Amino acid sequence: MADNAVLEQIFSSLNLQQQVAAKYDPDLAVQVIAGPGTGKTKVLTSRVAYLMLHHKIRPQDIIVTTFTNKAAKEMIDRLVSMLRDTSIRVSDLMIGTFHSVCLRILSRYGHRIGLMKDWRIIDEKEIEVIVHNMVEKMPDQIRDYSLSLRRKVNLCLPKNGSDEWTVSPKLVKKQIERIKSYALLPEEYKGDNNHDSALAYFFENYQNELNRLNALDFDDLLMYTFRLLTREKCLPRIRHVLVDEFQDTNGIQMDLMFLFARGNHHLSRGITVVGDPDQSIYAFRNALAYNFQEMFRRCPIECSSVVLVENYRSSQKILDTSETLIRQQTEGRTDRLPLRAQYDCIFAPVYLNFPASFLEAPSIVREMLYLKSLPNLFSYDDFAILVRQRRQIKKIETALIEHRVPYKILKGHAFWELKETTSMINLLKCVYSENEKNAMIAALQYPARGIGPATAERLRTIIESKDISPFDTLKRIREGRIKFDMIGKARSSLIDFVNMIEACKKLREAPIDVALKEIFDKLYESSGMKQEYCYFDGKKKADRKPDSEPNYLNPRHRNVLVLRDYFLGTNSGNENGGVVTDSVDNTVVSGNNDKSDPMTNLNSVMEHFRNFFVSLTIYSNDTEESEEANAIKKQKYSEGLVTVSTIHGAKGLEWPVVFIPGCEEGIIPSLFGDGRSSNLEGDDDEDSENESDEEQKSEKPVTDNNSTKKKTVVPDDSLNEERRMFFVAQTRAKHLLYLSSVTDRDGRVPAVPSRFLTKELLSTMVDKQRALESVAAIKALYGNVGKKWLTSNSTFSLKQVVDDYTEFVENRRERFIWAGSIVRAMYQCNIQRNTTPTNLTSEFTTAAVQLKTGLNSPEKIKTVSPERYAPSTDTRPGVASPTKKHAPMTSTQTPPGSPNKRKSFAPSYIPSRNGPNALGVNRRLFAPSNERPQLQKEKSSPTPLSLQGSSQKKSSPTRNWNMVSTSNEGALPMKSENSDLKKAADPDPNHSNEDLMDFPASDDELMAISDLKSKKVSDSAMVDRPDYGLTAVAEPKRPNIRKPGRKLVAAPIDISEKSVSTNINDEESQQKSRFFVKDESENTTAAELLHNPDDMIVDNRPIIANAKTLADAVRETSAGSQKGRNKVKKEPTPSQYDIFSQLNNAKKKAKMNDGEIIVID
DNA sequence: TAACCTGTGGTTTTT
DNA sequence: CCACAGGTTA
Repeated sequence: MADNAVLEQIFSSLNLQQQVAAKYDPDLAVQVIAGPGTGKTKVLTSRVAYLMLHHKIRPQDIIVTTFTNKAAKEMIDRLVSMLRDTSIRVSDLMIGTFHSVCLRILSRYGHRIGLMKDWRIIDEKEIEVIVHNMVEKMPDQIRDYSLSLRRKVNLCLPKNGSDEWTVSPKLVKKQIERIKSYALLPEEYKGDNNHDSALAYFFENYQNELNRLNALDFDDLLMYTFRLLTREKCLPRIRHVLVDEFQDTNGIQMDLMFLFARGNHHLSRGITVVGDPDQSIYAFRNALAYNFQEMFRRCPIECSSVVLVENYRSSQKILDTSETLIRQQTEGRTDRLPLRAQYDCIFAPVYLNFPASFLEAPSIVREMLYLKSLPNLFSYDDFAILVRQRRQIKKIETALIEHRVPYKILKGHAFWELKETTSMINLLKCVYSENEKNAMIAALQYPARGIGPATAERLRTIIESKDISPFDTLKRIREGRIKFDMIGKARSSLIDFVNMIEACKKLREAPIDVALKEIFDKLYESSGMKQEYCYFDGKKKADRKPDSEPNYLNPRHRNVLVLRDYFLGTNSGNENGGVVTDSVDNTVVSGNNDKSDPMTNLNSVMEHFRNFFVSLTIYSNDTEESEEANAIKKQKYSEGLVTVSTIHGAKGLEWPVVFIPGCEEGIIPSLFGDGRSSNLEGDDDEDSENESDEEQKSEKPVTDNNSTKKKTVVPDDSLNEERRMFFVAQTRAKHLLYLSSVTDRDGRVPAVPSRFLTKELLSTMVDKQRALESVAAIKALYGNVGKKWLTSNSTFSLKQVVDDYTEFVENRRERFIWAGSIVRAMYQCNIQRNTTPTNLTSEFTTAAVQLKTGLNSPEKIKTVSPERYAPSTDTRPGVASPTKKHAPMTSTQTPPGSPNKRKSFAPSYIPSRNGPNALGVNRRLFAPSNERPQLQKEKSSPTPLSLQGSSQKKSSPTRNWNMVSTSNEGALPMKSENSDLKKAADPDPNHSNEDLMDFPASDDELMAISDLKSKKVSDSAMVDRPDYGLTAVAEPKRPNIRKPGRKLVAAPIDISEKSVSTNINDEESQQKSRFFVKDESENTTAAELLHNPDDMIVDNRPIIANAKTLADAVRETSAGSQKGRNKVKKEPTPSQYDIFSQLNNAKKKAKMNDGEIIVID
């Protein structure tokens, strides 16, 4: 029959292990241990298809949970295409995150556990407010308790700087979440004889507050479903439950899994879980990787496991590295068979160490450019830069912008967290309910109408003191029936606000489609937000004229419109919101709409509101707005977009080329326990608050004060989690992988490479990208990637790339070399060709087109716009000669026609100090990265230690592990005696890493450096202006730049990244002087500079590209005009001239983008 | 002048 | 989402 044929086809693309997994007995339980790239999703979907086609299980009797809604959607898509020739209705499957599945169940059966109709889901923001308030208002005895020794859980953190400890709302929230992840109710928690009274108090109050709001929080969805299902068999027909990303489930989720799977039976049955313990990176959210073991223990029926080891993603070399990494953990990890790649690749992962932090991001981008330049090989889509911490993104973003690389940031700001979105939603909540105290208070404060935090706080108190509903309280204040002091402006704002809400409440009775539109629009207008966004936003106060042309292009305005569409469409045009809506409003609204009956209208409008709020919280993370926007961008950026993402955000994704910067202590791993990472003199801790239960010395003191555990004791796993994160990051790469670290992080603190970069791990890597080393290597790379090098290309020479790249590396990656020349700015460069082209027509970069120049030849550019873009002499061809690489000091000379000679900028005294003699030739420097001894150039002995974990956990039947595995059941856990490995796992960075660090400066060097520093200070005192200009102008000679033996650490005297980087890029200082001249007359702001129409002429995007330079220029200017009499107070605050604020401004101004995806073209 | 409002630049990961 | 600076109001 047809179904069988379809099945045949599905299974034909599975390997043996995958088939075993997919066809496993549907009534039993099976774990699929699916390492990275092993086809996890494929197995899952195939199994679902198998259950339905072969075992004839109805789709509605299967539950599939995924980690994200996006994953759910993808799975649906795959199933639909898989089963398109069958009669199966994929839409009948119950598929979604645990949260959305629970939501559906609760909407239908919630009343059975006394859930009132019309509950809604509270959002994260609101929770924060509630907890915050709770903490503020707690009775003294609770505060005393939580500071006392009697406490069981630490809820306190030291107040900023001082040693005073206060209760931290964040920790309280976290602990509450923790309790909830074990499905405990307040009473139950209090019943636990090891409970913490303060926490119990908070927990109880918090739950009460939610009850009063008739709201559930995220965890409540699971909690209430849990309670429901333990009492009643609501899902009697369920026959199989599948859980994706099982390593990220927490306690209550596993409980739910068993409950779902109980169906009509006494015991659970029919369970498939898929996941990888090594990729568990959500412990901070109470996920329990040991749920794999726990499941064995608790499963009432036979439970087996299948291990997938065929990796279809990465090259063997990448797997070697990542496997070595993950095996560093010898305790508490169940070792699995090593993954097998489908192909080898001669290019091992590259590890680069940079001596100074400002080198890292640009170097990565340049490296990327070389790879990208290879014709017909990569698109920008093929690159990803994965970071551990968000803050790392800034630098990378800057470098990308400077190199004009289009990029997107994954999960930048969620659309739903934008202030325009949240405030509109707040307003809607006010219309929806009388009781939305928090929404009302928030809405009153933004947009600014004279009611600020102080008034809001007093309002809150008075609202809470009354027995009537919050909105009634406001009304009575409006009418003067409740006395409330406020200044006139505030009072009238409040009156307006109440009137507005009342008017909107009236509108609810109109026919639904009219009502929704009118309410939304009225709120948007009357609240003043429309005014704000269309007329004011982004303008200075002086420029604000209400009668001027409205700016409908304002991104915030546009976002509001997007929200409006979403709001209006929630209930009707479902499709993507459909999962929620059609189940939530089961039978309540749908069919009968007697348009004339206001009651019906009111009901349906209210229902719509509720569905809207519900869908918000559940779906807030997928990219609603970008759908259409994305498509446009895709078109616009035909070469793709580089992805920048956190490691968490990258889970489940893959790219041909992956960069992981920041492989340093404090970043990977980031240990959060207490601000300082255990860098230098080790011995961190000392805050040992938790005199109670700590089985063993744990690395991080605060984060894990667990005593609420009721099941297994959780060992401190944070370091291992960091390692797993590193593992996840590495395994995203298909062909090429780069790790990098920096050994001088922004000056003061010498950073240390990550403790995970052990000798052994480094031995799997190389220090230079071999793929770009020779023409033959490049061709091999083409082969690996599966693309063809077209020899017919006459404008591109591989040989040239090899030469350029070689020079680039020899120059310590500080400059981008193209066609034999230094490229000072990317708009001078077209990486699509590197030989003299025969015809000059198409294919320029946009910028080149703008410049109306035919070529990537700097010379041409110079003639086009000499004083603007090529002021320096050395942009001529032939500059490749190393002696000419450094702009002579004349680079600071002003361009012709600019009369400026501002003294404060005078460079003359600098060379004497900072120039060749001061810094240069004699100085011994840090060992450059490519000479670091610990890095073996060749992989010496590839024999991967066949180490097996020592991890028979008492309770976990490891014998089951691998049971069904169809291949080499050889490697079972056994003890390892390997000392190298032991060392590798040594958590003490000072120990295990001492041989990894770059050579520190010798004592005399340090002396010299500090000498210079103090000297610099006195120098600048003499010219009575702050010193940043000095180093900015200084061009430290870089002697011997091509001799590998003598490497120079970039300007160790200078701590500031900005100034150093201006040292590096001479063209920047030239530009600087240019702008400096230009705006001498005025004390100009960067924003104004950025708006200078002149700049717009040459290139339609200088705003972005030059933002950094401009910011520097402005800084110079106002620093300079701050002549003499240093009014220190008036000195520009560093923040004001911070590059990134300028960048942000620039982005806003240029309205390039906002929200989730930021694209620079 | 004191209180308060407003704006602006800093933060681990997220369903 | 906290802290600080600068403006506004009573």
